Amino acid sequence: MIRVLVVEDEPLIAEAHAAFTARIEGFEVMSVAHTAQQAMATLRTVPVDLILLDLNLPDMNGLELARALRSAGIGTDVLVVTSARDLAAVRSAVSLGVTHYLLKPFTFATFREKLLGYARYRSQLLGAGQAPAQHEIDRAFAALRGSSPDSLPKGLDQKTLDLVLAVLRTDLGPAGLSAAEVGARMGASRVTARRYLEHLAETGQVVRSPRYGGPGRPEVEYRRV
Amino acid sequence: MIRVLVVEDEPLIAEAHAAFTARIEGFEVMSVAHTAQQAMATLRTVPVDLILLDLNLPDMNGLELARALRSAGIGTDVLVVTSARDLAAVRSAVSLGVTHYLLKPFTFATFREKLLGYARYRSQLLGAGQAPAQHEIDRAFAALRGSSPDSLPKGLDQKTLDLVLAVLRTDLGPAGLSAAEVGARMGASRVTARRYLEHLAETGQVVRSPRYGGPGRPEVEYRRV
DNA sequence: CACCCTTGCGTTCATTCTGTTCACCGGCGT
DNA sequence: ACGCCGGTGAACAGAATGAACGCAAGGGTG
Repeated sequence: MIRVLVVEDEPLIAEAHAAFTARIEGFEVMSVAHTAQQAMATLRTVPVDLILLDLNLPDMNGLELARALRSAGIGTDVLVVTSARDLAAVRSAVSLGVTHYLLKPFTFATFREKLLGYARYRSQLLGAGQAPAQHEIDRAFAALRGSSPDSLPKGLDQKTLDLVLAVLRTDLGPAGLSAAEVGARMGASRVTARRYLEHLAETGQVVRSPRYGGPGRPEVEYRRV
Repeated sequence: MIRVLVVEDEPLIAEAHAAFTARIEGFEVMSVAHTAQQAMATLRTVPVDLILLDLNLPDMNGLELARALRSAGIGTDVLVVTSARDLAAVRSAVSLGVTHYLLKPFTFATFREKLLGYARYRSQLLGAGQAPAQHEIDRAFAALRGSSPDSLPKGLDQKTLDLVLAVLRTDLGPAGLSAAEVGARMGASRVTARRYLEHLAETGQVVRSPRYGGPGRPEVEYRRV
């Protein structure tokens, strides 16, 4: 059993994270803390293997808490859960040894993937014996950070999706692009481009709006948000 | 350019590490320190992105040095290079955010792989923009901890791998080759060619991209980088 | 306002390649 | 001799694409 401490100021969200964690086999929630102070106090009395850490705490930034833990020689593993899409925070987190960095909001599948990745890392390292060889260490590292199959719906391919996004990014003006235009620029058909654009629209990464003007049915144009 | 500080007490070995590093494109050695004290002093005056850290230092354990750096709020990335096959040390290192843990002695290929993995992580994160999305963070994490091609995975043969590489090298134009084409040119089946091409893709020696066109499912073409 | 004309949308379905499984084959150690 | 293990390819299920097609949604015209 991997013992988990949830650190999150918002009580409702904290409950949700705890419930999510409890649903995953091999994990148990030991306690929930709403402030950095509480978290520190809890860690002194309760054995914990993994901390689910929100960065936005009332009394201290989550990264400060992580740094304080390391200074105190506490090596408990940390998984950052935050809504801060901040590049500098990601880099700091990595340098402080967080196992993963998860952006809110997330689906249960994504959350589960990260926790299971950590569980794999743990079991591989424990199974490696006292004097692990290079390839065993490598495997453990790979398990920890290994690919997350952010399962796309059937019929969609990650590489093609990347291409569509690349085309949308290189688009300059405020005007969007129609499905036919995107298809032409990426070397695929309108049908294919449309499939991916509709997916992006449903997941909120792109907006659709009609483009009137000439004769005939209006075109639909897609624009990044 | 990624600026590197080599920390290693044995002068000969330190020189070797510095020379290895200098041979890798995109890296430059800023300085060499033989003690933890020297390393700390150097870091105060010289800008450094990555520290190659030996754990066995005369005045302090390498992990202590790492912890001291974190306490001081210094987020410089660290790659541990040591002969200590110690499970506890590996776990501590991970919790302190080291990017890799490399056992001595190692071949240049292994060393190079770890540094290139770090370079990939860095460029992906920098290329992601100021507000990275979850999948971009995931890719960066995966790049950081991804591959270890020193020992070939089971099911792969060095001779066959050489053949695949030879075929890819003789390919002239900017267009890549599909798995079926590579298989035909090397006198093997598509399945076998694909196995090796996928391995090369995972280790970053080859890139995959979809090739659209006629009706039917798109081909994936492989191209050397 | 009713009608037609134009043009792109949205969907279906044949097509082609992918990714995986599993039986085979040859070599090596017991 | 025998079994085992590492590497290969035939066969298969299904995944991703684009051609074709009927319909939807505007503008133009009387």
